[in-house]
Amino acid sequence: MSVTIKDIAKLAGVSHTTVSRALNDSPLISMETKLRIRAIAQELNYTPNFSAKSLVLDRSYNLGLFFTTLSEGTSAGFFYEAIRGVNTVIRDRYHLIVKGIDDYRSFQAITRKSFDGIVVVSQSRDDQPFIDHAVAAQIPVAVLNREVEDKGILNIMSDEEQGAFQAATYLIDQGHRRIALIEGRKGFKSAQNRKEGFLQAMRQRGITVKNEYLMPGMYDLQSGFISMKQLLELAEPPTAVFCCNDEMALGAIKAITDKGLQVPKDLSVMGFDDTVFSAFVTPALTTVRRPIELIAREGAIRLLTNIEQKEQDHEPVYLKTELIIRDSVRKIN
Amino acid sequence: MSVTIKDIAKLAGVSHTTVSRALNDSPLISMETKLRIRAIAQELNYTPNFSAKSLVLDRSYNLGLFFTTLSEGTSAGFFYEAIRGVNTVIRDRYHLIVKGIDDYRSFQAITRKSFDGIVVVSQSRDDQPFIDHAVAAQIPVAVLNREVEDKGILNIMSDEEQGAFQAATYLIDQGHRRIALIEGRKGFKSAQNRKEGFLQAMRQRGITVKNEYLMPGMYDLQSGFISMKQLLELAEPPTAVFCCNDEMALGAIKAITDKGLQVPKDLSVMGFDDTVFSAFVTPALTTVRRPIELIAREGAIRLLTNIEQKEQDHEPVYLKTELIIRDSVRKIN
DNA sequence: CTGAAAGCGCTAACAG
DNA sequence: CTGTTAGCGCTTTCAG
Repeated sequence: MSVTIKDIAKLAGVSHTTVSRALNDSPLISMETKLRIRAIAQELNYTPNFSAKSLVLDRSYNLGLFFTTLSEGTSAGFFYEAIRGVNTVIRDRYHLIVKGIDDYRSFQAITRKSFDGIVVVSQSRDDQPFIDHAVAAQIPVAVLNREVEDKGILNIMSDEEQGAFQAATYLIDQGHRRIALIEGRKGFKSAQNRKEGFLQAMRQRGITVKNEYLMPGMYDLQSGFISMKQLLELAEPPTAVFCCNDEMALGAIKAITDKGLQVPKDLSVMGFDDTVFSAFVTPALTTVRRPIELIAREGAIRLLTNIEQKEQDHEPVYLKTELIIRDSVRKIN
Repeated sequence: MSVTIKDIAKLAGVSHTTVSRALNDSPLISMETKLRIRAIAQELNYTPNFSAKSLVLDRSYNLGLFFTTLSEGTSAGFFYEAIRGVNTVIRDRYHLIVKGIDDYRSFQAITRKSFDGIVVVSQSRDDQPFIDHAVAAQIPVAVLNREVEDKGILNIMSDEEQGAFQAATYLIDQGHRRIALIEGRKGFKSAQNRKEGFLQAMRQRGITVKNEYLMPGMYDLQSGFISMKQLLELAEPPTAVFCCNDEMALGAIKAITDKGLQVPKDLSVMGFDDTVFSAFVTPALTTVRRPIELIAREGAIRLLTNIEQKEQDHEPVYLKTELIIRDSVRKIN
């Protein structure tokens, strides 16, 4: 089988304890023997058995990255950036385990023994039972992207309400008054926040939003397309539409051009997220950037210090969104 | 601490050995005691300690999913589909560990002890040392997406050459003769295959491709944009462009419209991959679908039977690509 | 059908 | 500074 510390011990003429200590750089061992033992380990191509370490140290070297779901409602870009963000900080220090919360029928297997820490990229308040379970199981948790009531757990997100407020204000500043909203997926907190920011901007500027301008959406292309189509059939269609994410904005643009109209000449469209392709579609999308990768990185960093130093500093962190002005909105008189 | 089989044993008045057997459904135990023990386990909310199991069973319950890189050159959609594909088959039977090969400076830690199996989504022949290492370490491996010489290891991919051939043939059938190519990222086998399929179609139809029609690319939007810009400055620009992936095709379309021209009226564009947004951009992209999710699923299934039943059936599998006709190519006389 | 004992590879008192 | 011993939680002979 593979080589163990006992093999090394035999060759070095010491006890396996000494080998263990030498390899873990214990101050109890003389430099001389340390070097000798390490040389032998190197030679034999020794790799520690992590199962054994885990068993005795009570650490798994696993870091969980959980999404609400891997099946639907999670955009590919979002997913990608989150994984990248976390991965750049853990590199090969931990195993990054990616899962959908809905992969589990029972959370029994989610224990402190199998996860040293968990990052939850939360898109829905349906995730709460999972988060509660993790906390109850004493696993250090960082919740990203969605605000969570429970004070005392790491919580990093972007200020989405402010982002939507920023977007809506921009549309108003461009002279628009008949502004429609295509909402995010029902039950997602982000959908609610964005809608709130939008409405707040309208209220602040004294603009009343007709009920028929408030359209449902699912965060996917399809739903943006369908809702836009309906808006176009209104007796008095809007002059601008704020879509709660970029994918729906693309769907909306498609619906508009299908009808023989042009963006932004006949109708202005805004998105939210600034996904990778948003800059390259035609017209390039005016949108709001949510710093997912940054959020993920920040969350991972804090979680690790938490795990490794047992710290407990837990103020919610809001990272700022940024207005990205491109070509899909035009100024009207 | 958490509950162990010994706790259960005590409560049930049996030895921990019996508990272990009962929980693992050993035929040596009477139905009666099995039921009794399981009830108690349930009651105590027992979860096995996987580190301990791993140590004695010599299995880690980890399945590695390795990409060439998580940093660049991997499109978000590709990534997403691959993870989904694998995840749907493993669910909670294994831990899915997602990593970039370039996260590792040394492959020392990649051992049979820490991975029961590895899926490599390979995009470059630079992955070969990693694959060789895994094979040498006796880890069951499935290589997806790229053909691999080593017979005897699982290998699933799409037939990209055929896909590109299909695409090019389609362009020719639509009457195009001045056809340009924007290539994929250098060093990626897929880039080579797609180019080959393209050239073969040209050869078969007796069309010579000017050197100035062969443009470099990096599989990202930027490079599609730049290369297209250059093509437009040619004395005799092409009437159609085949881009080696959809992202570059979007970049190309952007370059064309920036110049005041229209797709497909003035110039036809084809992509490759059929990423999620391809259907919704304007014009909707004519492209070739590569069944990544299917490939990933198929790879995972075969890998698992391999792990669990020690089978050894290893013919390379090619899954068919599909021509997706939309609106970005027009017929010319 | 059940139990006693050994051991997987490693770390951590405790004793020198 | 080094070694002896025990034990993490589990499975697996081997004996009843």
